[in-house]
Formats: sequence, C-alpha cells, structure tokens
Amino acid sequence: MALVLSTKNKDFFEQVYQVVRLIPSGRVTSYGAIANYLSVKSAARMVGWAMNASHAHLDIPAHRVVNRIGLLTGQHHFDSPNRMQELLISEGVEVENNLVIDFTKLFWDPMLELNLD
DNA sequence: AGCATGACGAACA
DNA sequence: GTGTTCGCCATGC
Repeated sequence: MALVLSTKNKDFFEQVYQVVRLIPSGRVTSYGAIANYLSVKSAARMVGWAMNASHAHLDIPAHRVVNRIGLLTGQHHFDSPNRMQELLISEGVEVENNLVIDFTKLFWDPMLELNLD
C-alpha cells in the first residue's frame, strides 16, 4: 500500500469511515459536512482523501458522499465511471448528468442526524 | 525545501 | 449567476 498514514490522520480517516457507514441508503452527504461534523471544518479535501483510501474498506458506501452541490465528483474513482451513479440510482436517488436531484432534500447531515435523538 | 495537485468549500469580482 | 482566487492540509515529484 503506497499510502503510509501518520497516526494523526489515520484516526481522522477512521472517524470519516465511521460517519460514512452511518449514511442511510437512499441518502447522501457532502465532504464538507463530514469534515464539519468532525470539527475539522476546513478539511473537506481530507475527507475526499479518506474516501480515496476507503478502497481498503469494503463496507464504505463512498457513493453516498458527494460534494456540496450534489455533484458526483468522485465518480471516476470507482470501478467504472458510471458505477457511482448506478449505485445511487439503485438506492432510489435520482441522478442526472452526475448531479443528485433534490440534493438538499436527500442531504443527510451528520451534525443534525447524529445529534438529534 | 519548494512547487504542483486534489473525491472541497467559501469568498470575491 | 458565473468565473476566479484563496484557504485548507496531506501527498508526490
């Protein structure tokens, strides 16, 4: 594995994975929202990094994580360029032109969802 | 050590 | 409302 992670961001990665695993099927969230939830507000890019490394973790629904406007920016990192969109559609998420329809409606904010009882 | 890049996001112009 | 710039922080060259 080319990625050699320091203890610091290794912990960060694990936290990201934990949150991503909690995303319900048919819902989506953003990199920034996860970063914000982890109190690393300006580390949205690091969340994307974590997802890139999520290849080692088979139970990470990375397709449910898109950018702040609902764009499937990570589609190219899947097996097939269309894989991410297909996975979302199979869960009932409408996707058109790599953009999640009704993104704000399907948006799953860990900050809210995990704090509210 | 410096420079470029990236699954991002917010602030400006 | 669109395009550009900057901040963020880890990685690769």
